[in-house]
Amino acid sequence: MNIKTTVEDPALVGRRRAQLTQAAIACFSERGYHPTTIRDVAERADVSIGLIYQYVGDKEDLLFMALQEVLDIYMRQIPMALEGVADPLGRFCTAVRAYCRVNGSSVDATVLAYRETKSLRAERRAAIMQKELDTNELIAACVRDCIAAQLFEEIDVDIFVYQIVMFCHAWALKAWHFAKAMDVDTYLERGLKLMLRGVLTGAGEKRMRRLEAERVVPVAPAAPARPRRVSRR
Amino acid sequence: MNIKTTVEDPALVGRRRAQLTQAAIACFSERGYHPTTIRDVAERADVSIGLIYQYVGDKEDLLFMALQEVLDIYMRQIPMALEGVADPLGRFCTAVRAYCRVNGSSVDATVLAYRETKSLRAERRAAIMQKELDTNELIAACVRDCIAAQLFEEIDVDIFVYQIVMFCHAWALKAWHFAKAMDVDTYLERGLKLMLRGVLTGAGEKRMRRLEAERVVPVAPAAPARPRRVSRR
Amino acid sequence: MNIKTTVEDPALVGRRRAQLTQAAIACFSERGYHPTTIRDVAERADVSIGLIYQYVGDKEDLLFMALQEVLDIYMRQIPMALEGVADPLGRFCTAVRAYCRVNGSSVDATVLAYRETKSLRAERRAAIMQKELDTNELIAACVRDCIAAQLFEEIDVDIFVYQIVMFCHAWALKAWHFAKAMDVDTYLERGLKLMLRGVLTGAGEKRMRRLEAERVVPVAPAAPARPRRVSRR
Amino acid sequence: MNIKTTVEDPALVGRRRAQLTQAAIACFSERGYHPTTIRDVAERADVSIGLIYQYVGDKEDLLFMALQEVLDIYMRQIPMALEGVADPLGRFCTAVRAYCRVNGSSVDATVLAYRETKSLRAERRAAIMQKELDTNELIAACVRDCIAAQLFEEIDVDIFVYQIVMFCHAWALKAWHFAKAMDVDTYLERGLKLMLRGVLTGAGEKRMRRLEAERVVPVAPAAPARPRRVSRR
DNA sequence: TATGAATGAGGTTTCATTCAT
DNA sequence: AATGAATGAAACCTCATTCAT
Repeated sequence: MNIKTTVEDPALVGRRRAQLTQAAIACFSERGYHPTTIRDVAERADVSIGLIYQYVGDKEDLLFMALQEVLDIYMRQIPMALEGVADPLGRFCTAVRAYCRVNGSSVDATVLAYRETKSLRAERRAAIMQKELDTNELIAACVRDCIAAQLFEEIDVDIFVYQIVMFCHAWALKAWHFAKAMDVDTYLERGLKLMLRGVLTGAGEKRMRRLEAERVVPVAPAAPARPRRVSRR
Repeated sequence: MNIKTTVEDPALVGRRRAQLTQAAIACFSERGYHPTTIRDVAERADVSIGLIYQYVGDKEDLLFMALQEVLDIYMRQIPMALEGVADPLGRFCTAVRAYCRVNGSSVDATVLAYRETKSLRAERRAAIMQKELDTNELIAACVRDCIAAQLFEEIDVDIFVYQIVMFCHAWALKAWHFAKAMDVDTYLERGLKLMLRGVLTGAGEKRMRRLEAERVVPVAPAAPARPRRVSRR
Repeated sequence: MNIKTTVEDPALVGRRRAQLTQAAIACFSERGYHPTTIRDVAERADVSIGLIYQYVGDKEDLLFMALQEVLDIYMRQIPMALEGVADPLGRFCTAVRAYCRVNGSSVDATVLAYRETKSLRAERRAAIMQKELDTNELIAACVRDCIAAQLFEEIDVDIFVYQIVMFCHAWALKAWHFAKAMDVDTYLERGLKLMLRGVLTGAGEKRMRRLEAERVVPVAPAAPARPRRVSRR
Repeated sequence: MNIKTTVEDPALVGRRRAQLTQAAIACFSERGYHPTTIRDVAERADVSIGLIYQYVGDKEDLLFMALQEVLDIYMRQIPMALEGVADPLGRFCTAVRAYCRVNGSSVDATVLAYRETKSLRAERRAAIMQKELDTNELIAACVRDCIAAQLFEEIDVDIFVYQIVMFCHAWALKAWHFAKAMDVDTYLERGLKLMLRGVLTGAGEKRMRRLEAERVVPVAPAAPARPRRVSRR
């Protein structure tokens, strides 16, 4: 499952792999895994074809690296966004917002994960799926905290979390539909409102209103803070 | 955009294309569009390679036909399920159930649509997307009826409909996760409950309870009505 | 171990394979197995590259077919030459002459067998070796008959046969040395004389002289009769 | 025809080349010249890839060095074995035994020479062939001495010498056949007996019997004297 | 209308060789 | 003198498409 390399310096391997991964994400997102040629990736990464095979065993390794990176972004962004947020409901909303914005800033990458995970051999596909579950767990924890704090009703956590995740992914998957009518943040707030309505307790609603009020100011500075990145070449 | 054929008898063209479409859906679902060869499809359809090119211009035509058929199933099944159902809330639930069950019985086909729509050239991709919107409209109409009947709050219809659609697709897209914990119907009822909670008015809730009570018996005969089909070889 | 084909008509398969085999023998003899490209073989056989892969699984199959054909020539020529020859000593000499002349007329093919048998995977290499042993057996039988008829001493048949075989192969393997000093027939008669001297009994020598006398005339017509074949393009 | 180097110290060049030659013989014997990569040789010699190109112009140089070394072994071993042997017939037998044992102890190397001499460009191939002729001359001299001493009949020296050489090579080339039935020494003595029978005069036979008698004891110490070397990694 | 043999462009991968360090 | 990362030409093989039968 580990990727073959003929290069000995681990730091160099890390650097080159990151470079190749970015190129792979860009190419595969653009045209899909199969239509993309190794030459495409080499050109995008501005290296020779031969170099690729010194850091990677075969083309599928590039896909695996690309998908891992795409999923890893969530695992990096969500905890980062949660730092310093204490209130359970606040944490929940923050996590969902972070999740959705990662999607918003890397639509292609999310679509890539949906399109090409199946192009991996079983063992690796399982690793990617596990990563998705790990990410979900970040949100699930927030949900459970809200339930424990009696801000949420006693709902089915697993289904609710996937409902949220699918809602976030939908922004990317149906960008062709939504992006012409609104921006991510509008989409996010409308959806959040809809989904929360079904789960908030009375106490939850009250807490929500207070959080909304507090958010009035920080909303502006918060926006630029969000880290537009990911599927950039 | 129309598909090329060298055969003159339209009935024959229809029959052969249906045959090829079924084979294409099966093959593409199994291995993906690009890895599938024309030979694979020919063997699955039990015809010669040459024959395919008498009913189809190129490989992409097969994909287009396959995806059209997958989306058409919804357009056939939902209206069929709605026949004879009058109550707005009943119609809504019926539509959602039909939608979700189509997914349940053709997981591979749904996944195929997600994976390979992008493999079509722009013009055809747009046609597929339009079909998806047309299908959504079937559900949106029910939602609007419920709002008009004051059974639903004044919610954002577009987002709510997509939330439902994504919920249904999630069963197929995340089958690797859900299918080991429950069956479609359990998934459906739990999700429906969760989503309805956020939108039902007081009147809506009352109506819902009545419908639930009535459904106790019909649940059994309802089952055989659902049309297991699609991604069969 | 059997060779893959996608073509259904067995007669066609036979014809095409024969054609490819001839081309392969010519190419591999000329430049060796590895330096020869599939394109070389395709051009020599005057077919497309793709066609080759409809009759053959991979490049090694071509080598296998080529080596089999080279060895098969002995199995065809020796029995043909022996037809109608009754005297044991006469049969022995005839067999050796046939063997040596096959070598003489397909020097490249013999060298090919020495160079490239090891390029086959174990299983197939074993099949080629077995074919060599089968051919040796044709000569060994003659030797045993001579011993039984008390024309040969009670010698070590296995070593003697291989001595003869190596002597014949030597004409091909050391053509760069011998061919500038004599022709096959001279080489053959001198070597035969030398080798026979060590094994003939008194009776054997007498019989030999008689056969020599009889051969005086037929020697000329015999020569044109030899069947130049094999490594022709 | 001389091999390129960028290194100035001739002693170092000699040492490194010997090291590379041993590695090359080992690798090429094992897998053949073309399938062996420079990396294989570098690893076997425990040096870097770059170093090889400081002592060698290209891959073919390695093959040339390897083949030269293989042939040189004969030129070293035969004279060494002949030292102190005076009797012409004794010298002949000693030379043949030395030749055959070199084969026996480096089967792979002999096979290598047969397989890959043709992979050299013409000029170098000629040099290798000349080396073979030089070696043959060592045996030819013994044969001529035997004839002069009237121990051998007036035979065709050239053909007889090649018959012996081929017999010795056969042990290596047909090791798959002989090695399972006997050891080199058995093979050697049986073959020698067969070949001598055809060439010994009456005086030669008598002399042979005397030598045989004398050899009874020395046979044991003779064995450890033979120089197992060559195709070792 | 149906077949399937034939084509050849193009993709992935290997590896001899170079050259900056 | 020694290293090994980088290069890119070239090889094998696949497969969409054509076309004679």
